[in-house]
Amino acid sequence: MKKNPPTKAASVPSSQRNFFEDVFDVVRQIPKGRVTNYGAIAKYLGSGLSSRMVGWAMNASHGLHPPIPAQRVVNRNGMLTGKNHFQTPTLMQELLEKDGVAVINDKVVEFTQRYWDPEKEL
DNA sequence: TTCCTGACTCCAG
DNA sequence: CCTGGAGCCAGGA
Repeated sequence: MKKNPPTKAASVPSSQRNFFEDVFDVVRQIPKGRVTNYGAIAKYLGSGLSSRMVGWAMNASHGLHPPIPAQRVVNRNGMLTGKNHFQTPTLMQELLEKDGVAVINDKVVEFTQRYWDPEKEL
């Protein structure tokens, strides 16, 4: 297996890139009009991942050319906890509404019906 | 090196 | 029912 090279030339270590790719791949597969939560993705990818790591990966999803629909990932309550990390605080809600998901008071309306479980659907 | 923080979640009071 | 603390993994100071 590869060991970490003496130089940190690579901006992103391969091990982490794999982790990001896994998270992004799941998020990209979230159907339009559906949402999921951090814990579900973490669990789907397997043990060793925690919900916070998913959010951490989302933070790195900005500026990627295949856009990551991070707005479809909310917390377990369906609340848009990450909206403040978007380009603008209102962008997350706007993107969700564009997907056909109603958002009121920073929460996804009918979150239970909108919920998409990668373990179940994928 | 240690300590703190975080786009979370669960359990206890 | 609502609030607070602990667990979780990784990165930054």
